[in-house]
Amino acid sequence: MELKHQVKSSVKDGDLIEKRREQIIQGAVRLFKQKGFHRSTTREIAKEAGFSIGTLYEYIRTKEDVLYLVCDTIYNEVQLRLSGIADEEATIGGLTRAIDVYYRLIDDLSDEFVVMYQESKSLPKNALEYVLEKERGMTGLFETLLRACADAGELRITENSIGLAAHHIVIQGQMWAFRRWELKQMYTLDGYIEFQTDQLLNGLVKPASN
Amino acid sequence: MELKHQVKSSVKDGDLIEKRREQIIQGAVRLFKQKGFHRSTTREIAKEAGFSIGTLYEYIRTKEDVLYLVCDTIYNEVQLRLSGIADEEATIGGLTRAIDVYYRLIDDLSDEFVVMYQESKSLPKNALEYVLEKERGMTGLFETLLRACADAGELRITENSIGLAAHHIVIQGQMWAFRRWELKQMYTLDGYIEFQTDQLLNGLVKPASN
Amino acid sequence: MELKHQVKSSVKDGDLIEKRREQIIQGAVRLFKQKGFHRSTTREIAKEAGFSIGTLYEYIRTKEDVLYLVCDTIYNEVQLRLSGIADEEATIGGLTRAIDVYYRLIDDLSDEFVVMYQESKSLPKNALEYVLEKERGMTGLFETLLRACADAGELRITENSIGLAAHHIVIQGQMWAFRRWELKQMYTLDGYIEFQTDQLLNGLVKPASN
Amino acid sequence: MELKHQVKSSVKDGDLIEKRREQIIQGAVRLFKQKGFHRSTTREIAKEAGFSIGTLYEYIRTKEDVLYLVCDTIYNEVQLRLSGIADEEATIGGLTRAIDVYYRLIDDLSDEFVVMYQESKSLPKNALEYVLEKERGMTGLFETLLRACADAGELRITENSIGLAAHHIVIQGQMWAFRRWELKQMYTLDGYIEFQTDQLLNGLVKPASN
DNA sequence: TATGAATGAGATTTCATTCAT
DNA sequence: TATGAATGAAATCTCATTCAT
Repeated sequence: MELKHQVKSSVKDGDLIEKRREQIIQGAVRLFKQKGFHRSTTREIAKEAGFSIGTLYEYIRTKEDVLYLVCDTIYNEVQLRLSGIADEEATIGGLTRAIDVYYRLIDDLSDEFVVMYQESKSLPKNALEYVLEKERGMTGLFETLLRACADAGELRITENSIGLAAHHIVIQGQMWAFRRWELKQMYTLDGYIEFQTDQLLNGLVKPASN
Repeated sequence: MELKHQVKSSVKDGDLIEKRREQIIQGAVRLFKQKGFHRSTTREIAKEAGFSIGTLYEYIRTKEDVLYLVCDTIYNEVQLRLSGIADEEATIGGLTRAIDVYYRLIDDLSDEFVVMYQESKSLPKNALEYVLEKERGMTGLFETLLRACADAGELRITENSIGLAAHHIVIQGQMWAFRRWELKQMYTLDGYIEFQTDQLLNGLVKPASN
Repeated sequence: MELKHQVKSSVKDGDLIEKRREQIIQGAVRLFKQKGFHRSTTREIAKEAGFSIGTLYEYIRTKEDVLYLVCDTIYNEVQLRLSGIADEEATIGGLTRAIDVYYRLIDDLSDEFVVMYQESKSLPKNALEYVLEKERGMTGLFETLLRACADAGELRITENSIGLAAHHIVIQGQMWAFRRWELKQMYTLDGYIEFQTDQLLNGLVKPASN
Repeated sequence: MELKHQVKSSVKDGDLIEKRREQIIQGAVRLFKQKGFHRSTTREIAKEAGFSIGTLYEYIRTKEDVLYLVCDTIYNEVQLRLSGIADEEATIGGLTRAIDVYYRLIDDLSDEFVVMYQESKSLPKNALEYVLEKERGMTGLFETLLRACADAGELRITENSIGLAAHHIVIQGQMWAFRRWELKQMYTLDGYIEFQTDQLLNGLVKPASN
């Protein structure tokens, strides 16, 4: 199910695979950030990872596998960190906490996110599908939470707007990843989270307070 | 000043240059949308434009020039269409009309915008700088208008928030370009414009209506 | 139907393709004779053909295509030269002439034959099938002629033996190609042809003369 | 003198060397039959032999050594089985028995023979020389026997034809190895041996019976 | 002895760019 | 101006061989 398991390695030692792939991913992200996927050569990836081109190819089959691994890492981390969100209580407070967790996650992995969004078009169809699926999943998490809040009477929001609001949250997260440097001149992460949360709740809660 | 004039051509006839470059740009956008800049070869670009590889190189110097031209087209159009915005009156109505013009522009050129945003990283430094500069200019247009509205007492918005609000407008435009297909399941362009405008004014005008 | 037409070229000028492929084939045969297909690099093939590696790849898609071309050349020549055989009269004289044509053909193209037989295993399945098919066709030509002679009462040979006799002719041709250098110490081409023809007819005609 | 002794091993235990090399040869022949020498990797050879790549290299120095070993096996077996031929009596009966032994040997080791003949070109010069030498030796065995028969008045054959006749025997053996599958549709091994023997004696003995 | 991870030279192939026609 | 064949630097990927464990 995970992309990682579709990337075949000719090395047998599972722990070593884990370790080397970690090196590959870190090196690749560093490189891709700087030059993008296409401008980075496999030799550079290997060097950045700290070993030879031959060794690189013991742990991947093709250059695209490196993108798989990068994407996979991100989603594993996302999965891990957001797993708590689904269990949040259906209150304004729960929603606020969920948004907070999500934006901090983006901030921590912003390099990886940028790389993934910029390069995912280079993935072969099935892998691209997987990435989009994962992203729909992320949006879905927030939709579920918003709907729960609506059902609990915490938010007045039409079913129609739920999708858009969830989208909005996700997009504003991307915005932070992509435009961090500009935004940081205006806002701290905390400030940005607060602003976005207010913005969202203003739009959604206000009508409820009528 | 325009990028176009930095792209040297060995052909003398200005009208012909204009015509051929139009063909190049249209072909390239069609191609880049589908396969991205790096996956598209100059041969394919030439074919898509309707002439030979030799002819292509009569009108550009390097493959990157094609990206320049694409970006340049967008900004020429943006310039043209948004030129009226700067002269809009400093009222809520003026701001609303400006946003409307901007979002419709994005909708018309969404393919070009997507290509530009996805591939601009592939531009060499100075060209990237130019693109970013242009974009800052776009944001600047809205900042100016917002500030004028604030000065005119139409909006209660702190100087600090002006930048972010302008950013917000621009980003939501990008969102429409990038996620058109999903968003169109929920909103018409008109609906989206209305929603985003409300969203923005809710955040900004409301305090003013206190 | 011909393999040649399955080898795609990005060059449009048909005559040029013909000319360049002729160069490729000649260079390749020279090289393969000496080092075999696998030991020869595409760079060497290009150099031997008299142009750059890039140009080589304008006329073929893959290294295997070179083998296709070599095999195709041989069979075109075989086709051309043996086309007369099918029309030979069903007499001992006709059979003798056919064998003569065939063995002289082998002698002329012996380098190419050796290369083809040694390397055909390296062809992908469908191309290998094509080569085998062509070879069965060659055997078939002699079978047809032998059967015609038998029907005409010129030879006393059972249907069962026809296949083997045809095989025998073909194999002895291969023997001349593969072991020319040793055999030439004992026989001239003329002598060899005479010997093999006698050998065959001794086995087949003798009973008829009973 | 044997090739085997030129293949250096870093393992000391002679029996183990013997055993491992047996595994290597069997695995290699199986593999080479299917994919040829060049298409087979040392990793695959090791796997097919039943141990690791590291272990493989304890028993050989280079990949070509594997071919040496295969060729060597064949010639050891040939040596063993044909040792009796040299002592055969100089009669038609003795010659017939020798041919019988030889063709059955080919049938038993036909995979190995095919591999050897197909791949021997890949051997380095000195090893190729060795293989050719061995083969000349095989032809020589039959030459000796044929000459003895001629001297004993059993065959009327010119000195000149002896070489060719011996060649003929050897080649027809190769033919059985290479074209077994087609030939088996027409002949059993016994039938083929009988046919070839008759063919040969028809050509050689008949004149004597004039 | 046995293992298999690491290595890097070298192979195939692509493609932006040039230039003669 | 338009064409497209030619070029070769550079990219991806393979695999025989080594060596530490």
